[in-house]
Amino acid sequence: MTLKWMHTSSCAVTRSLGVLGETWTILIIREALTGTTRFADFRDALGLAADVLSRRLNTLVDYGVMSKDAYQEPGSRTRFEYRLTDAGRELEIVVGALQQWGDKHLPYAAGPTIERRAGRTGRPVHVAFIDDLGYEVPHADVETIQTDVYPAE
Amino acid sequence: MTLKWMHTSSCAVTRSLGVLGETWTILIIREALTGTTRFADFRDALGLAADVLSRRLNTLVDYGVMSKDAYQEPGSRTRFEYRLTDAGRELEIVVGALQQWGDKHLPYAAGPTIERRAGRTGRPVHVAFIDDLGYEVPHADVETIQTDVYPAE
DNA sequence: CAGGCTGAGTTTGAAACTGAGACTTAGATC
DNA sequence: GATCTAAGTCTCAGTTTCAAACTCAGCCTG
Repeated sequence: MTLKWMHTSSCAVTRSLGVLGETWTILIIREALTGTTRFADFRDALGLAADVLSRRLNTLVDYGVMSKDAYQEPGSRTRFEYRLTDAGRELEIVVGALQQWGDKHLPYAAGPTIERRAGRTGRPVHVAFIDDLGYEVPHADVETIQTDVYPAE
Repeated sequence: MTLKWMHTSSCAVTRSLGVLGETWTILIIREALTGTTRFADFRDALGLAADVLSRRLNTLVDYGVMSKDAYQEPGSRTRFEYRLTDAGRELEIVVGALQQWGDKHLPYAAGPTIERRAGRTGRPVHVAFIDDLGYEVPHADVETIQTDVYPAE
């Protein structure tokens, strides 16, 4: 899966997963959010096969999540850097939600290895549901309403 | 991938994806959040192969995201229902974040097919970063700080 | 300028996973 | 006893991943 039909689904979750749902993709984005831009750095940090990394980066570029630009360091030939676009940077909330859930429900490591703070105030931030007035809504009080049937094909 | 090493990673995102990162899993959870509990209903709604659904549901039960309980309707034999645990229900924020991102960056369908509201006030809710005082922090102001190196294996 | 180094891939072949349909199982119903 | 249904399991062909080897282009060294 993770193919054609997902990109044209009427369900936004399905469309997102059509772009992000392949193995490694979200880890690549997590890595990019910490500043990684080069092919070899992604490969070394994640330990995935180069062919898979190549395909994933190209898919992300195709869907506007990352950009691929040539750059040249003095004394080196032209290379490429992969950077998150604005759309890609907005995935931080998805990565943050996954991290928060893992920290709470899959406890294992000594502690969190990624932290998030507001740049201006330096205060720690977390991911939450808020209503249109800006008040946090406890997840137990959030109701999901399906407004249309999702077609199987 | 999506195997052993992910479950023991020091990165919470990786551990989460070890449970949720296989194909179909998040769609199964989206479906469960709308109230689906039966094997055949998941299969019909998602259109996935029965063997994959069986494996995914069992994985989710194994990791405490869903429970599998016998129930009996009058005039029928015992069957099983799969329900989200508290941990599973907290994935609503992950699904919500994916939906929001898809709605914004992968526009396609006539409109959203899932909506979320606060049960008590009925107000529409969305997913956001908030700081420890409860104020929303715009995603552009959120900084990611990696506090430990993620080991490749 | 021959040879080596490095980043960024591509190629290759074995292993693992997925999809679709056939088959199984256990009660309920005819 | 034969049939129906939900919930799976089995089988096998096709796809995807993994790991290692290989390619390619420019830079650097002797």
